[in-house]
Amino acid sequence: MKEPRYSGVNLNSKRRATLSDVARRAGVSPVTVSRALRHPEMVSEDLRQRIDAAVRLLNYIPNHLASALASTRTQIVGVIVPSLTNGVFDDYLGAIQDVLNPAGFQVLVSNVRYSDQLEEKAIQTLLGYHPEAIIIAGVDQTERSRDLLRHSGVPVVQTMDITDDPIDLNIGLDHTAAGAAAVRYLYEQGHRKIAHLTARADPRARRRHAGYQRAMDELGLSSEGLVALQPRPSDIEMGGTLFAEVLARVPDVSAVFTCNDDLALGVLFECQRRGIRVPDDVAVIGFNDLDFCVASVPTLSTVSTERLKMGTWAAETILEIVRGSGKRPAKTQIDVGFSILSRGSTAVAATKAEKRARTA
Amino acid sequence: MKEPRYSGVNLNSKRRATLSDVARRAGVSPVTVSRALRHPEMVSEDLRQRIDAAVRLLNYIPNHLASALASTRTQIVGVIVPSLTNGVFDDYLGAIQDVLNPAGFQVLVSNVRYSDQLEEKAIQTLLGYHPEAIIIAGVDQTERSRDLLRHSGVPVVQTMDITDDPIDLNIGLDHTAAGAAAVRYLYEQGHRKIAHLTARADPRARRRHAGYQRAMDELGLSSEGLVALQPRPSDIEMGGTLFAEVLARVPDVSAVFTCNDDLALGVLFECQRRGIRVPDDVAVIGFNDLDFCVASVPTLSTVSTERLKMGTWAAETILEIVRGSGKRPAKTQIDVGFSILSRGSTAVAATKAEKRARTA
DNA sequence: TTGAAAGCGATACCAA
DNA sequence: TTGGTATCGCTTTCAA
Repeated sequence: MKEPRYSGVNLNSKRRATLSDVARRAGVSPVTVSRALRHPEMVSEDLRQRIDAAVRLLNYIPNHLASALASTRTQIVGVIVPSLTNGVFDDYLGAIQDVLNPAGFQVLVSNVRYSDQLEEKAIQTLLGYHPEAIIIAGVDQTERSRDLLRHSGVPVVQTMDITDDPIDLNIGLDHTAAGAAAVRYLYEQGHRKIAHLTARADPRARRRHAGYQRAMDELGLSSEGLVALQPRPSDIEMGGTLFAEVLARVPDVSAVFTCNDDLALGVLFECQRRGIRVPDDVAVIGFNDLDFCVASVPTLSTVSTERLKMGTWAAETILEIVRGSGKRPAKTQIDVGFSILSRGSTAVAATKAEKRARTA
Repeated sequence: MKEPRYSGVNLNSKRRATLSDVARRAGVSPVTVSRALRHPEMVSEDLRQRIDAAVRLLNYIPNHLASALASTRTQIVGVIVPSLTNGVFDDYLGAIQDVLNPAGFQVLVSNVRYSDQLEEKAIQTLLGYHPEAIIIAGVDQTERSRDLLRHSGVPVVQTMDITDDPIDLNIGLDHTAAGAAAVRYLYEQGHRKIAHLTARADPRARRRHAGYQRAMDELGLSSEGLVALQPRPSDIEMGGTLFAEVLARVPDVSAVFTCNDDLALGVLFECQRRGIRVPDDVAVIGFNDLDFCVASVPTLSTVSTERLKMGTWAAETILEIVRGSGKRPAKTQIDVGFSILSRGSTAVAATKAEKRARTA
């Protein structure tokens, strides 16, 4: 009876071909094979062909671990994101890969699920692979995480948020300002009873909330009863739930700013259920500009952020550093800003806006 | 003028501490340090403390590449997915990580964006890291990809779909059957003019389409003008566009089965825009059971698949094999099936269903 | 253009 | 319980 078995690296039978196997097969030395693969132009036509043939015959695939160890160039960039479920990080990751992969770099993604503890562990694990750079979302790492990153000796780019005290490089936006801007936008449309819904309360959502509060204070508006907060991860359904809470307390609420688009869509659905008209009875504005914002009925106003740009800049800057033998770039911090996208869910006839402002 | 520089592995200054550095610092041999870290109980209390102190002092982080090379155990599992944008693969990836990470395995994710070519390249790259197993979504790899995977010598799990000719292990579901089941479900609700919308047309979507066609044929229904197909990647907006196409051709279409939930949600919005009532005028059923299906108005009926289970089984089976010294498990193929979730978008009063069936 | 020797940072195996 | 030695697969000098 023959037991089927695997012959992978961790097992003993039929091991994978190595550089030496190829060399033997082609009748040359291992160094020559290495050259033929990495700098074909340095090897004679004749040998190159024999080597190529041997490579194909033996299904040779270079052992990246060995080559990284020998060359002390891992060609790995570590990327840490707080979530994948969240539509926000897809574009961003895609942008990073689009820059890094063609340049021969492998991206090692670690999803830390909004947990500081997981983040610390992920950083440790990542550093074990000796990445040539690290891109990490957010600026709120624990002291230990910051220590690890600083000691790593490789460039670190913090993205998505902006800070006075970056670990190293930083590209992001001011979420407090963005939150405040959303409120002011609604104010200018004539709204006075402006609610804020927020869930998960990660650091950036908290800053948007702070921005909301600051703007309300500055505008002399009371936020009494208008804020609904939920520590659990946000989803579309929760938007409805949180809005219901606010409605119960402040039936004449006139606008809602949510910490993300999911909640905003949830509000839209909740309004539909209750026969509340958007934007006529209640205006809604979200955050992030996910795909569905332009598809929903009505279309969703939102605060748009430069996710692609943040990913691209982070990746390109890293390439520059790695290729430029480690010099820090001239620009080490960028504020990419944000913009308010005014769509159906906050559309207001001019006269109506005036009237609202008067009667408020 | 001092130029700031990085001291990462690829540069020469202040290199990261190695095992030997720690050994020197603690006054022991490198082997002892290795032991103290991997099997602390095999080292005397005294030395262990000195070593721990040195580790902390030097910020030592083991070089995973070196240890993998020496031990021929990389503790890496490669995972290939066709998309991340797609809500479908989040749960699945999460499930895989939840099993693998606690077991000390690192997951190397490769997003191949529904491209066979990228998939081939990704497999090559992945194999360069000598993963101990590979989990790949789908059963439609190119011949070259299949070759690479077979020759890799490591267990390969194909997920999400099911096939008579698996590369190795296989857990998935029959998408043709699922597509047919959706149609039959609508038929039983009394629908006769059943449309199908499909985009991207990846292999699994194509099978669902084939299932639709088969069921329509078997039920003696014509699909003339009822199918709208779009090769571009699907999104919510496109659901509306495709439905509009069908409406133009078959104004009295009574039900829509879409190849995924995004399109279904798009149909919902399009209906809202046109004042078409769902489910009264048109019934809608999607595929995948993404989060928003329970949040929308009306809630979306859909075909639910066992994404979590597929990820979990794949990961657990791999652990079993790797730990069980390479023996293939007893079960090498699982059909996880699917289920029809009947929600608001297909709700029908019994009498109405009968009437429909009669007048059709 | 090609090859020999040394070494990357760790572990396995065998002695002490 | 501790350490010496060979080795993992490849690249980097440096010589031929």
